[in-house]
Amino acid sequence: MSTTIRMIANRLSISVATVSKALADSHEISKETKLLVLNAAKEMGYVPNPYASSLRKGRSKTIAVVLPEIADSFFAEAINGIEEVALSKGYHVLIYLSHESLLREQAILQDFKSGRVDGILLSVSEETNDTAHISALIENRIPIVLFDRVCEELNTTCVVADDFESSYTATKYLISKSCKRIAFAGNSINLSINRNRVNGYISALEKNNPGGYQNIIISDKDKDISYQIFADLLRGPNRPDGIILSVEKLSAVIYKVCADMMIDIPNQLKVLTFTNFNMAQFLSPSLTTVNQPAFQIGKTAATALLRKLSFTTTLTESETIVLPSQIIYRDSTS
Amino acid sequence: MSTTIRMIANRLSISVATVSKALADSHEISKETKLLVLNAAKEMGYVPNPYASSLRKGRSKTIAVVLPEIADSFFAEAINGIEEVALSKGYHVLIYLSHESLLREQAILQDFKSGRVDGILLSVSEETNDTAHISALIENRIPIVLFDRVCEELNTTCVVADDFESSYTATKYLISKSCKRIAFAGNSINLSINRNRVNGYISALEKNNPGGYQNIIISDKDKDISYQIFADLLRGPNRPDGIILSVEKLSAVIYKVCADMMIDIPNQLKVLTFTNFNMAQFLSPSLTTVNQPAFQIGKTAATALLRKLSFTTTLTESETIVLPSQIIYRDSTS
DNA sequence: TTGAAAGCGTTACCAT
DNA sequence: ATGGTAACGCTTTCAA
Repeated sequence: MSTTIRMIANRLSISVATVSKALADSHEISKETKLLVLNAAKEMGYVPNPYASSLRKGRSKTIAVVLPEIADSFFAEAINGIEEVALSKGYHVLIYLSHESLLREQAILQDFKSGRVDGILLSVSEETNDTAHISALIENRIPIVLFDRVCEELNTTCVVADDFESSYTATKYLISKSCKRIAFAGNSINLSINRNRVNGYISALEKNNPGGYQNIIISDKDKDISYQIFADLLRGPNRPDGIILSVEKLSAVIYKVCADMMIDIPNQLKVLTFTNFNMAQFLSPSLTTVNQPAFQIGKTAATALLRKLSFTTTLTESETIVLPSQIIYRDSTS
Repeated sequence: MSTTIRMIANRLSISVATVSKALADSHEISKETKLLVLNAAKEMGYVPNPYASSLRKGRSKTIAVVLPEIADSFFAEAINGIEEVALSKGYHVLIYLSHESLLREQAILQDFKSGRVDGILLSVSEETNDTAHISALIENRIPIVLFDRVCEELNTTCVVADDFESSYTATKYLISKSCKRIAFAGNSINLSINRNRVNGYISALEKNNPGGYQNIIISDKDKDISYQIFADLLRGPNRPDGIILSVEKLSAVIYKVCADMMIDIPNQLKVLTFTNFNMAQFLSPSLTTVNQPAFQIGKTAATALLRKLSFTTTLTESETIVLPSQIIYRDSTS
C-alpha cells in the first residue's frame, strides 16, 4: 500500500488540507509546517497519485503523440524533440501508432474525448481524407497541433517543413543535371505534405522543362507492391531518368529494383529522397537527400502545444509554422 | 463539459450504479436496460473518464516503456511490437527516454511508484551499473520486464537476443575469413548485453585463434569522440583487420573513418555490426549484420508483462527468454 | 434486476 | 496559518 496525503497528515497530526498545500508549496503554509511535511513525505516515500490529482484538477499533465509509424527516421527524431520539451515541462507522453489506417486513427482520437490527455500532437495517416474525427476534438476544445503530415483546412496549429520549396528545388536540380524525364513517387494524395511536394515538382517542371514529361506515382505501404510498381515503371524504353522519392522507405525499394534490373544510379537513373536517414552518405551510391528538420519539428510542435495548454482559454487559432529543409547533394544525382 | 455516467442516469431516470454496470455489460443488468443505456451513451457521446476509473480501481491500463533512445532501428521496431500487443489488450503506452543517463532513468522510475502505470518495460541505460531503483519497483510489486539491455541479477522477467552465441558465431566467421586481429567495439561494460557479446567474442577467439590478439574498445555516446577512438585504433602498423560493432550508430562512424583514412572495407578491415537497419544491404560496401529480432522482442516482452498483469498475485519469478538473432553475410566481410 | 452510498486520493473552497 | 468538507467520475458492496 503506497503512502497517501492522509497518512502524512495522521503521522503529523495535521489536516490533509494542510499537507496538500504544503506539498504544493502554497504561501498559505508556514515554513515550519512545510519542512515538517516535506520531511515526513520523503521519509514515508510519498509519491502523489496522479490519477486522483488528474480527476480533481481536470488536467492530466499528459499529451498524446499519434503517428502513422515509428520505424522511420523522421518520426523517431520527432519523438525525440517532443519528449525533450514534454519532459522539461513535466508532461508525460502517450504514444499511439495509426499504422497508416484511418480507422485506427479515428479510434485513437475518439478515446481522447475522455480527457485522458490535455493535448494532442498528430501526424495523420495516409488514408486520412476525412478529418471529422479531428474537427470533433477541436470542437471539444482539446488543443491539438498537427505536424509534418498536416491538414491545412483544419483550424489549428500546424508545424511543417518547406515541402513545396524543397521539392521545387530538388526537381530543378535534377533538371540542371540534364534529366529529361523526372518521375515523382509519393505515398498518398490525401496527404497535404505529399500534395505540396507534388506541386513543387510540377511547378519546377512547368517553369524549367517545357518538354512536358510528368509522372506521379503512388507507392504502396506494402514493400513488395511498391517494388512491382517501380519495376513496371523502369521497364520499357521511355522510362524516367530521374526520380524523387517522397518516402524514406522507398529508397531501399528503388535501390533494390535498380540492382535487380541492372540500372545504374546515377547514370541511368538519378535518385533523390526526402529522408533524414543518417547513413545516406554511405549508401552505394551515396544518396542525395532532402533532410527535414525532424527534431526541430517535434520540438516546435510540442512547444506550440504546451503553450496552448498554458492558457486557460482555449483559443482556436489557425497558424502554420514552416521550418526549412536542407538538401544534401550526393552521388545518386551526380 | 463532457458526458458522465450521472448524466446518462438522469436522462434515463435510473441510478448511476445501473448505468455503470450496464456499460460494463454486467450480468446483473437486464438486456433492455443495457440497450437503453448503450443507446443513450452513444447518443450523448459518452466516453468514460479513465482517471476516475483508474483511481477507483487502482489500475490504469497503462504501461510504461523506458528506453535509452529512440532513433535506433532496434528500439523503434521494439516499440512497434510493444504497441501492437498493448493495443490488442486495451493498454495505453507511456514512453520515456533515458538518453543513456542513469540519473534520468532513476527519476523516471521513481515516478512509477505513484501507480501511474500498471507495469513497466525497461531497457537500461549505458550508465546503469546500480540497479537499486529497479529493485525498489520490484519490491513495490510493480511488474517489470526487462528487454534487450537487461540486468540478469534482478529477480524479474528478461527478454533478450542470443547475444553470446551470435557474437561467438560472428567472431568465428571473421576468423574463418582469415582475420588475424579482430577488435570488438561496444558501448558500456555495465551492460550485460555488451558483456555477453564481449564474452562470445573472447570465447571464439580463445577457441579458434591461439594467436592471441584481443582488443575490446569502449565507444562513446558522442559520435566525434567515437570517431577519434576509431581513428586512433586504425592508425599504426598493428591495426585490426576485422572489427565487430555492438552498436548500430558505430557503423556510420567506422565507414566514415575508413573513407577518410582510405582504408578499404573489406580488404583491409572487415566490418560486422549488430543492427537491424534495413538499408545495410545497400551500403558501400554492403554491411554484414547480426539482425536481432527487434519486433519479436518487443512483442514478447509486452506479452510477458501483460501476462503478469493479468494475475492478481504478483509473482516475482525470474525468467529469461532468449530469442535467436540472424547473421546476414554481406560484402563488408567478404 | 435495480439502487443507495461509500470511497479511491487529491484539491479547493470556505471557515476558523 | 490551518482545518473541515465537498467534489472530481467511477466502481463496488450491500440492501431492497
